[in-house]
Amino acid sequence: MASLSKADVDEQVASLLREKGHRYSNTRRMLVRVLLTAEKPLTNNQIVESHDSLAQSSVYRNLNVLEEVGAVTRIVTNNEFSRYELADGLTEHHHHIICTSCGDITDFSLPLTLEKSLNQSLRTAASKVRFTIDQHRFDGLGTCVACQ
Amino acid sequence: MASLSKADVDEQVASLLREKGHRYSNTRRMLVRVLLTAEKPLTNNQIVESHDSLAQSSVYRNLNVLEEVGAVTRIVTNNEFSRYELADGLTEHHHHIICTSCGDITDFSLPLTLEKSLNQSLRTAASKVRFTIDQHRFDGLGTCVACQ
DNA sequence: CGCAATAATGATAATCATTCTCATTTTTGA
DNA sequence: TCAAAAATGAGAATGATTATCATTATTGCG
Repeated sequence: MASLSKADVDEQVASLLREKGHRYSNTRRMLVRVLLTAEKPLTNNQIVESHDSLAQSSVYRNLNVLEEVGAVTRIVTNNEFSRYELADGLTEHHHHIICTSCGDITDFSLPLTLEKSLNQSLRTAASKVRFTIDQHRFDGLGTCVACQ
Repeated sequence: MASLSKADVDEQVASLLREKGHRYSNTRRMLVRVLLTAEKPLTNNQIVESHDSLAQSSVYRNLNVLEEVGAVTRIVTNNEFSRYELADGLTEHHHHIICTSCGDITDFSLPLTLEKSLNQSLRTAASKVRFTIDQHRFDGLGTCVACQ
């Protein structure tokens, strides 16, 4: 789901962090690399296990920091584990098909015209109830091959 | 968000429960009544506090049962509280605008044509990765008036 | 009717993903 | 080179949700 090079992503993330007084530490670089390489959103544990120099508490803490500055998006489905992916702007805008049984997630995209209509409808509805919209999500919920 | 009468909903829920060997107990009737009356998805605590004869553990347990039989949908946003609403089929299909700050949720609907296009795109994508789709969700994420 | 058998209840204990704490280490900028 | 500020990591704490289990309600059958 990468649309920018590793270098571009690094630069963007570094700038997002610096704007809020954070540093782009080695741990954070590692998280970004893992998420950039992954072809689907990962749980904290999946990330921790991908490198043996990552402490669980640091991964949680840093994913939160990265989420705060807008570099990472957290996906919550059921009440098991959260999953994390690089935020819109660092990857191509996309949507998810989620297995409600095992939590596995696959990415997909909508035609641009559909995406635009959706945005328009959403913004109209939001203004009526005086919400400010930051992002949207469109998820298909179902069962993956392994679980059915 | 009601599209059926209380009596119709009761009948549907009773049948959904019976199909799986569950009873439509007083507690469950009460939950359905509260959700049917509510104009937005409610947290467990909001439901518990709405009647003083509802035990917290029973509400959690029964919302799970109602979710299993397809009468109630659980909405998870951040990692605070889950919220619950009557499932599609018992209410009109709709979507949510969610405040990422306080968790408050407002309902809205999409034009039918858009809804159909969405479904079609989703199903096409799902079949490629061999997922079976049960439902979809389209949520706007942002900030409500109170929180901005 | 009684009367098992099965399900539901509710108070409380247990679970477990996530967050917090804090002493130590690293980085920054003057 | 040196404080000040930030990050780290191991372990403790938190808190929404789930599990336990003795008690109570409901069902269906003879």
